[in-house]
Amino acid sequence: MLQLQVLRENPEEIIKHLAIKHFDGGEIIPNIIALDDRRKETQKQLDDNLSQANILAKEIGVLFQTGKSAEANKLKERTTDLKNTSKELSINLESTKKELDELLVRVPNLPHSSVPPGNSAEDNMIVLEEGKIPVLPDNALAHWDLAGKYNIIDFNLGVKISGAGFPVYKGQGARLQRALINFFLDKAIEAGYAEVQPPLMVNSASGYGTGQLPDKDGQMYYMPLDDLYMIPTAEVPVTNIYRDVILKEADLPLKNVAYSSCFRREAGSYGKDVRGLNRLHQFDKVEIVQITRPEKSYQTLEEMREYVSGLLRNLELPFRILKLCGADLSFTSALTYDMEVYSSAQKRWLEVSSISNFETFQSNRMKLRYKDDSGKIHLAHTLNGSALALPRIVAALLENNQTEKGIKIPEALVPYTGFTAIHN
RNA sequence: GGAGAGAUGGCAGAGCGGUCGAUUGCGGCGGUCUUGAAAACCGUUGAGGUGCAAGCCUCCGGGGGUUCGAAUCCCUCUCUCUCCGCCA
Repeated sequence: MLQLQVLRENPEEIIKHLAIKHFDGGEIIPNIIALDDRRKETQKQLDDNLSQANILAKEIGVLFQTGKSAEANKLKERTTDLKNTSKELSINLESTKKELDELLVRVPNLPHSSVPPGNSAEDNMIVLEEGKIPVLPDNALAHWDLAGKYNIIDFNLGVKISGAGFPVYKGQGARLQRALINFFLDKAIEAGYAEVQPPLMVNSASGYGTGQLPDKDGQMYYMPLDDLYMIPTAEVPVTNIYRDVILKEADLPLKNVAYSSCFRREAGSYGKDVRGLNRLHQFDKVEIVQITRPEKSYQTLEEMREYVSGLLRNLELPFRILKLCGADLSFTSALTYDMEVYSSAQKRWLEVSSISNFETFQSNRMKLRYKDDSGKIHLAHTLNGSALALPRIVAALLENNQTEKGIKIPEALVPYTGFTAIHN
């Protein structure tokens, strides 16, 4: 949620800026400002009213205590009007605030000045391409076929138990999952991230805090009986640890890493995008989250990008980094790098990580603040990124590393898998 | 799931319906003292809205009510704790 104060300062500039995200703020922004004016006005009237009532109440108190109940009772009559007006004004104020809030949450985050314009994912800017793309023989198999050949991932069994998008990992496939999770966690801890294990279900306040609600309501699994949402990413519970928290400046940057299963309804997906491991309802991910001082956040974003690049180098996967253009940038993000690995049998790039700076968009909603050395309170910046999401990494590993004798495990992973190849 | 107790500032813990945004202790910060530190002593120390400012207003788990006036009384919800039941 954008800060009202920022919005008021230069609405024209904001509207122009939001256009990069293809968001038309021409109407909503002036409406928000008008509503805020109304809010201030009503608040002022209410405050004055309450102030008068408070003064009267005190006078009445003194009169009663000094035994002048006749005068007190006379004064009482004067409070009736004030009470009625206050009641009216506070109802008015509440509805104005609600209206204001409803508009405010519909405005996306401002894109960073370096965000390239664009009309679709085609316009994302490739900032780096690294690693050798393997040339596979013509009979190379896609990962869903390899999964069957080596009996390591059973998609049909998942369908039987749950439905499409819930694969069952078996044998060396399950071991590989465990290896990747531990490898990613160990690396993150090495890089100074503190590990947390968060709940996999969250309440709606947390959903609002990180911006999944109300924007992506239909994308989360929801359990009405208990009013809980299955997390689509560990970003939600981990960032919400710091909801309504005032940190000390010395605590920053705050770095957390969490492994979690992630659950996504993926309503509206179809076709080759969802084949095999490409898009699942349940998958595993290691997520890194940082909370920083505003002036440090872009430096941190670059560090996180470099960190994730290091993981991909360790896994010996060819990858590229995209800077998302305005059209592809998410609602909450100011700047996002997507990391993609090349899956050589599918012959396509697969997104395995998305690293974003949300600036104060999340922290403003969450009231995540820090106190500086002089005692002043500021909103912190929040950032997060996958480091990494498993399924597409597995897809690329299987496809890129397939040989006659089985699937070769990258060296860095061998201590974790306990085997050097997947074979029958 | 059943019965009971409770929810107050970073923590602990007071608070007859009227000067309580809240006693006190600890912690934090500043100072005196000290070569430095500790101890002791003094001072200071919640958040938000609005305003140039002084100030005014709101917040004692959430919501509602009684009252001229609520941290204090009533209703309700949520959560925590204790006991019982069930149980990885």
